Amino acid sequence: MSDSKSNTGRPRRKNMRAAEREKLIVEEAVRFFAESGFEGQTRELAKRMGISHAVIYRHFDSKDALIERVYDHVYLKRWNPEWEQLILDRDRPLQERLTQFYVAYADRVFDYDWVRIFVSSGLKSYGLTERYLGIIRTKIIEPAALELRESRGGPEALPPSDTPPADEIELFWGLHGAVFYIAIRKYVYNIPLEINVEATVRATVANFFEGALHGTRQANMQAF
Amino acid sequence: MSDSKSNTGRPRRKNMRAAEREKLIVEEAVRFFAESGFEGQTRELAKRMGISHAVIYRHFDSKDALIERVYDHVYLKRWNPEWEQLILDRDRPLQERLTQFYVAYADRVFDYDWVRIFVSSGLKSYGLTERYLGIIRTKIIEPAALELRESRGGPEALPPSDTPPADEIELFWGLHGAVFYIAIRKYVYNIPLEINVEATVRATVANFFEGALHGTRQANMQAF
DNA sequence: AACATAAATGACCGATTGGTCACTTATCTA
DNA sequence: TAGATAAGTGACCAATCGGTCATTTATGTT
Repeated sequence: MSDSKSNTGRPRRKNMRAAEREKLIVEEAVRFFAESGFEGQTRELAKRMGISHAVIYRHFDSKDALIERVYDHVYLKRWNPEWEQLILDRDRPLQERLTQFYVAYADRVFDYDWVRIFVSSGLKSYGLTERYLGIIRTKIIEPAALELRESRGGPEALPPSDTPPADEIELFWGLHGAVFYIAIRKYVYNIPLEINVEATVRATVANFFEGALHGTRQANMQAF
Repeated sequence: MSDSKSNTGRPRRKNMRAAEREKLIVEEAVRFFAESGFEGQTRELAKRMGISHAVIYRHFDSKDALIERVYDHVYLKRWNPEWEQLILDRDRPLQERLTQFYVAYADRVFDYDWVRIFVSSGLKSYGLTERYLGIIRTKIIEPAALELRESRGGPEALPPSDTPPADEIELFWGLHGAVFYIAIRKYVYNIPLEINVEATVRATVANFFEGALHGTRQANMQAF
């Protein structure tokens, strides 16, 4: 019933509605370009779907148009706007907020397709990664830097400004890099990670706030 | 005299010795593949050098063979074996050793060609990045984790073993990621970094040891 | 059942690709 | 200076690539 082949055993062609076919193509293209890079041929993509590659050009004007759709599907749909509020929630310590954000972020974004397509498009410099990292900067990094400044308080607190100094911003880019590098090792460099990603993210954030000199095992335990 | 063109103004062809031509090809190929990715055409590479692309195939069996040589030239020659001793030098605090290492490492490795070719080859998974990161792990990360254990000492020090527990290893991968992510932002994502790389590396290592809660500005100042 | 319409096909096009080869040209040597 | 040898060239090849199109086939409608 849910089998796409008829009972003759020979795979019978089945015409799909345009919307459904497009969706299938985009989804397969995501995985395909993640594996092969954007040089991957439309013919091979089509073969994986059991269709002629001309079908792709019926539904998409060009290969670039398909890649554009792949971007949409991979990037934009994974950003959770609630994260922007989370960082600013002063009812909870900043460390707790960042821990929750990075755990959720890793859960959403750390997968084969997303990471590889993101890095690939960075190398091709379509300008898309810049735009995406702009979101990270303005919605997470800069607010977090301001929040740290606020939470520290004390005599050294400077008058609040809209953009924190570059070195404090860099501090949080360092945290971001420490976390994201987990995904890079796994999906770009193909290093087999036997670790628990969530636990590692928690430990990374904890260490960011407390420092290695204070001991890691305790930090791991009391994280969050 | 050092001009490669004759005085007629027309660029006169000049036959080079095989060794010299090979060297020129590899050096140009490094920059070329860093820009275009490994899909870049040999014809365009040749055009940049003002020669026919058949020359490349006189000196290299195939494009893959050339890429292999590019790997050698980019990776292996930049690793400084003295770094392996540096990490183990117990006459100085671990933080100081790691600061010196990462400053030197960034100085050697953070450039356009190296970073882009490293990431590109990671995506293609020729197995080369795995090998290189194996060096990082066994020569830097694991020794550093053991050294931290040693330097902490105290009642919680466990009996020394050859391989530290996974979570302590991950801690130092986090530091490595925080540092290397600077290069990724700059050369893969094309983010214009107006910051001073060395100062940022120092601050990153300092924060790794001391933690953000203890204040960053002081950490910056007293780093090293 | 018959028609209209949309979906899918396979052959085809022109440009590009890695790679080869017969030939030309520069350089070294006697 | 003449011949030998190595370096470089441009035309060529076969496979691959993105993209098109006339034709065939499936599906919804009457």
